[in-house]
Amino acid sequence: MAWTDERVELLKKLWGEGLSASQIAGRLGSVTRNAVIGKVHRLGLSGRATTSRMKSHRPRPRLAANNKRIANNKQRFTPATTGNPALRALYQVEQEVYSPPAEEMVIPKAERKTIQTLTECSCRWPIGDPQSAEFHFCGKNKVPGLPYCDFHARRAFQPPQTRRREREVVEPMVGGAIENLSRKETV
DNA sequence: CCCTGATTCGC
DNA sequence: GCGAATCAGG
Repeated sequence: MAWTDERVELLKKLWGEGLSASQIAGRLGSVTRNAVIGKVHRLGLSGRATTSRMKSHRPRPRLAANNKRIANNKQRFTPATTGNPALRALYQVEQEVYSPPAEEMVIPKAERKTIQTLTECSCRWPIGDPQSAEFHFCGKNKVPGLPYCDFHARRAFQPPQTRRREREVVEPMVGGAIENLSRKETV
């Protein structure tokens, strides 16, 4: 809601009477106390005579706060990598450039597993933004010995997309189960 | 923890 | 200009 003349007048009046920003926000409605405080400052009303025992002025947060927010946004909005970096380190023999995933598999809502509903045999392939309520795991049956279902195991452990000839170089990874996987065609 | 106002800065 | 997020304090 906009700051109409009436609302501004009421704000001035109440502020002059010594009501707190949140109290004023409550009376005005449709605004937060932050909005009230911001408006008060823009109107140049800050520093009331009453209740003027404010302590020393804070230095200046400025950069720290901003950087923090930027970091948060980055974490929140940059596409999460698929696959588990920690596992990658475990299973890979040689460092490989992490290739961007194809499409995310769509798991029917009913089949989705949250961290709470994961069972021993559930594929732990993460799907979606961990920050989101929609975040879930694949939940299909795991390949024995692996944390993923067949499909996602191939996805997770596939060799670099950069084709290495036609040779069938089978690099032992971890555990016998993986050898079977890597021998098959990559996804 | 509740509250207070003050400040910064993306929108 | 607006106000959420954040800060600093009571």
